[in-house]
Amino acid sequence: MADRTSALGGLTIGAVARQAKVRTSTLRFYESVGLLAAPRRVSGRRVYDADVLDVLRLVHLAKGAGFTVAEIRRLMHGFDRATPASARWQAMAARKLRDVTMLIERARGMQKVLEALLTCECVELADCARPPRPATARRRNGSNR
Amino acid sequence: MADRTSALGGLTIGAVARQAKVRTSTLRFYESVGLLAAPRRVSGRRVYDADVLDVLRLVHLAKGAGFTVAEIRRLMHGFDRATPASARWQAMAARKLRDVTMLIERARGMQKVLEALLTCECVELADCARPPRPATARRRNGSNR
DNA sequence: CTACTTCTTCAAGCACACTTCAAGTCAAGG
DNA sequence: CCTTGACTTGAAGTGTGCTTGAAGAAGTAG
Repeated sequence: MADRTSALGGLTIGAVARQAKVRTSTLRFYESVGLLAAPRRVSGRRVYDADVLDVLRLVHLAKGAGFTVAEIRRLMHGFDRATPASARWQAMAARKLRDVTMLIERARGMQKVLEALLTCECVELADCARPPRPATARRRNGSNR
Repeated sequence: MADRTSALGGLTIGAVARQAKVRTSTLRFYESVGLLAAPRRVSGRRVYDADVLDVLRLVHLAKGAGFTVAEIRRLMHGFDRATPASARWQAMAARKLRDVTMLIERARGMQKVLEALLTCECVELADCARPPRPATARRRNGSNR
């Protein structure tokens, strides 16, 4: 008996926050950056329709896929209205997929460096990093950035 | 005939920056946070010995392995001086390896979401995100944070 | 009515790794 | 002497995604 439609015909910000498992501050922040439309107000307070929860799920999905707030905003309403939603997502998803794949490659590079570190026997720290030893023997290094 | 030892018996900050491929501001920043020892000065200006380049390679290596500046500082001189360098690195490398592995797993989750997005046919954006459709048919979702 | 909770706004803060800026100093070349 | 270019400092700015705080208004329970 907590969050019933609250005799306002909608949900308070607190109710939405509980159901979507975010903080109220997050909801206000999303509104301020255009991820959420400004809901109607009843004596100053936000009153949401239940479908805001769908939007929040969408945002969560997009965040999980690695999109930034700016990108999510573009996904949601930065496009030609005639283009079907799936096409919008797919175009950006393809680009993001490349980014994520590169991220994974970089992380794999880190793993290699770390694994090398785990088996190295340098006594001086600097020994681990010195590559300009032409052809003596061991050498291990990753790169980044 | 650019960066010869500059008649100072050392390298200027500009020379070090060029050779290490970082900006001078980065070198000052590293010094300010304790990654680089303060070099001697000649009329106020920093004059570095060539071995600063080894230290910078080390920093680069550590950054490449995903260590933060604070961690690199600890790696370099936050430890018992008696402990051999390799042991210091290894202890922290083991922890960081776990972090990186988790990062990769999260990124894989993102890939899955993105691949699903690429093959989805939703017309309404919200359709992509709605899981509360009990047992109808398709369903795809990743999670994060 | 009182107390308590929830809500409001707006500014500032956090973490991270630097970069940029302003205002000046200093050495070398012409 | 003057110009040029590299250097000095500390403070503030950048980007990302929120959180926190202050100060006050409005709602709800008893």
